[in-house]
Amino acid sequence: MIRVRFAPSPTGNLHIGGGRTALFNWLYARAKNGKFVLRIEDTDKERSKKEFVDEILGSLSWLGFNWDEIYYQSQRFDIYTREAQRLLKEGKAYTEKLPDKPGEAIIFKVEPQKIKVNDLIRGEIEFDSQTIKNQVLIKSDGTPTYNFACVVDDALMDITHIIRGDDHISNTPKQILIYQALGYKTPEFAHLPLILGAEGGRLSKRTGATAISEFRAFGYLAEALVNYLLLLSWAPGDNRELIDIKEAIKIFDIKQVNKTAATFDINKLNWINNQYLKNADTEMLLGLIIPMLEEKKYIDKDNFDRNYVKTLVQLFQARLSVVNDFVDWADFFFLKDIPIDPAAKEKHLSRDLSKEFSLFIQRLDALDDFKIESIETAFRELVKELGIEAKVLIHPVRVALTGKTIGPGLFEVIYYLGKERTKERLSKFIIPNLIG
RNA sequence: GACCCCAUCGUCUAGCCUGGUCUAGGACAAGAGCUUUUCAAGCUCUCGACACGAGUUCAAAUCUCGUUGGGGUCACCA
Repeated sequence: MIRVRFAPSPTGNLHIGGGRTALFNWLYARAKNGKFVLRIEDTDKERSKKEFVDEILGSLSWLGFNWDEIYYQSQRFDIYTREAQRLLKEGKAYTEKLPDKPGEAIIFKVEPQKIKVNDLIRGEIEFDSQTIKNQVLIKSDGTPTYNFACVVDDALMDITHIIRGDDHISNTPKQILIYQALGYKTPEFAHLPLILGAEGGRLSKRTGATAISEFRAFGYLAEALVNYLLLLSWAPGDNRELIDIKEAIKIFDIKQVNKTAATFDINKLNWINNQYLKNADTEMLLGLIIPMLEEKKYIDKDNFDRNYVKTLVQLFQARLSVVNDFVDWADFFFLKDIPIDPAAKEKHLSRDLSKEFSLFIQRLDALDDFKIESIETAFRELVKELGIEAKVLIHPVRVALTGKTIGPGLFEVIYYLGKERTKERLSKFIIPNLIG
């Protein structure tokens, strides 16, 4: 039985790198019909916070990585102490009392030897233990060190495969030594390449969002983020880019994971998110968007036309990079006074369009039925009579109605805005004494 | 500094294990165009890479060694 684990430390949010490590562990467990164990490494009492545990659990759940078992290291201190005492009795460790420390620490003796790791992703890696110092197992305050608690837990929890970030490679020989001293079987190791920020170094706040929960708040879909993370250091080999998690479970192989560090690219994530968004269930999107509209005071949650909003979402759905784009792009459907982009105004509304707008309003009033097609027909007849190209009038009308140069088709915009609001917005650009 | 890891378009990658089918394929981004209405949707096209140097071989992106470059780790943090 394959057993893998994800072992976050609740000293911060679950970030992109952690999410990817969790993904590969979870994927491997599901692909092999094994178990995915979650272990909260909260041995550092100072830095570990309950709120981070909640945040991490929440993010993992949102991503869809359900765990089969969960453990907290803070509840297992007696186990680490017991195991350390055993090494002490067997002469594999010794105690040391430092003058500035409260009690005695238990320290592991590193004997000279070569340590070979057969990494599932990287192949054989050899270390010389002479480059490794004796390792503290239990600190003088009685708490275990990371490398010790990690080995004891992985051994006792029967973890068969340790899939973790590259940054743990140099911990591996230290841990193997402890496995051997404890008399436990060493598991298989697979070290995932790191995810780098745009500037080459580690992914950091400076280069953009890092927490999974931030991506959620920005309007990325979990499925899209998972798909993107999957593609960062793994590829199916047949040029496919959009792979849902069910498919990934079928074809994923840990041995096919790349060795190269990957740079996080928000453009590609946006593209993938758009691909998922355009195929997403509109009702689901509506569920995400309604709270955003309420927060912006664009709608009153107790009194709004749900079907109307749903239609608007459909109108924009194929264009959204993130769900939140809707709130910005469709604002003109909800606001009384719409903000007009100054550059757009300068470009399309700087000349006097009183005559054109007035005539268009007259055409709209003359319509028997206010429909997308009839609006378009009326508009095209008008520009033909005026002897101008359609786009000469389309752009100004769009800016007057939406405040933007971009958006859905103009005639749909007019239809869903409604005749009254269309007339009202166009009228603002009509200079009265010229109507005459 | 020591130890370890890595090295194909700007970015993510396919190809590498099992050398020839690679004048290196796909995607994102960028640029150009089309869509008798915009683009942030769609379609078409363009730009663009085997880090360098040796070696092995009839043949190397693919195997070997070195160089350079990048990254990681060296805590009584995890």
